[in-house]
Amino acid sequence: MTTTTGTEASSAGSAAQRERRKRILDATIALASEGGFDAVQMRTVADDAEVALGTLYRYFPSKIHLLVSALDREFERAERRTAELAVPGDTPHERVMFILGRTTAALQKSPLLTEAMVRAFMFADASVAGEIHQVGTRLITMISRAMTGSPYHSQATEEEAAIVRVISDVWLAALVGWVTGRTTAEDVEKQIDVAVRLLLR
Amino acid sequence: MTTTTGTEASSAGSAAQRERRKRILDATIALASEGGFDAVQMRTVADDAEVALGTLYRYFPSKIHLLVSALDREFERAERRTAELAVPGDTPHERVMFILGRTTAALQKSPLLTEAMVRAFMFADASVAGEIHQVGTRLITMISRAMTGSPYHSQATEEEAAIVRVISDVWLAALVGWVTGRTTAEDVEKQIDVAVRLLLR
DNA sequence: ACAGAGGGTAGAACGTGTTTCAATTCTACA
DNA sequence: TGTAGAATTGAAACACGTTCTACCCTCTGT
Repeated sequence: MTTTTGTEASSAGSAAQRERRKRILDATIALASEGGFDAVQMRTVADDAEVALGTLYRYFPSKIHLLVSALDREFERAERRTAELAVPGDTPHERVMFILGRTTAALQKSPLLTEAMVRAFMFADASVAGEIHQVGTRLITMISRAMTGSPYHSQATEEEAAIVRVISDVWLAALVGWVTGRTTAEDVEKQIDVAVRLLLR
Repeated sequence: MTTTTGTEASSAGSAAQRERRKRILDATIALASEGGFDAVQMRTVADDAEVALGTLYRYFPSKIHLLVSALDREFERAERRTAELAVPGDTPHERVMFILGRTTAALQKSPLLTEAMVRAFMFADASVAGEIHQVGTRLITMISRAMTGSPYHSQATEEEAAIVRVISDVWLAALVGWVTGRTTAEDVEKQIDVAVRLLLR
């Protein structure tokens, strides 16, 4: 098993390899943005990224790995953009809603991309555990930061951690509902707001 | 579009058709129980149910429809078995945990069947909205009954309904984690317990 | 210089979900 | 009873994720 994996995936390997990896993820995101999950076809991704199909599979062992990795990269970028900023809002409720609201709005601007990534995330099986955990951790970190209001990793209590997990569950469920057309965009916001209000009181 | 669909799916059509539908779902559940999502292959289901592949697709337009319909039938049966019984427990928390705990335990007895159904449920796209909604409604009803403690549909308040939805989100998320090997069986129980405690206080 | 190894490429091949179609059987109704 | 239309069948074909094969570069250690 020589495949790059996990945390240091994007920094491992030669410059050419990092470049290939980037091209693959770029192509993935472009295709997903235009046509959603179904439009991300492995042959097309390989062509667009100018790598052979076999190479694509060497970097990402399945379509699901590929899309979840793309999701992780997007999250990582969003994280980096806002890591050192303090979250505005006077109460935990306000701050959490600010963060989730902004993230949700961003996702709703590219519905097809979101559909592709969310469906991959939900369909992932045990073999994608590493990537899934990575994304889950980022999500938890993001919400925790918003709750405490500090950009630094202040140690959360057991109870706070539990609350954060519940919020992330609700957020994902709402997102799935929206992606599959069962729920409107405003409903997502409202569902989260209700959950956060119930939990942070 | 003559396909049987939605609520009255199992009662519509001739006796022979109901019989075919039943055979198909039986075969689906048998295969899923033995080998999970991947073992439910459309050709095999058709063979086992003794219908042609085309007929299978007339009844269920995709593998996902098929599995979600199977999930719905299982839920419906569970519902019927317990519809008129009062839920034991002195507090909403106890009652909700009783119901979810028992259901979770039942699902954990057939891990592969559960894996197949849960993954189909989470992967479903907009075309499965009807079946998904059906299952979601059953789930909500079940939890509501447990919360109020009455077998009858006492009108829930806005707030109660919101709580129920959050609980069902958490339950599904925990189930997904378990199905994909990210979480142990006890964790599922614990996660739900924490969420219910946070919400019902 | 050279052999070997590892990654890359092109393309065929395989498995399974889905579609299609001609032929047959069933069902409802005049 | 006869017949039109719907449902079912069997089998082939298609699409796309995934795997496999044969070959080519480019390094690296001797």
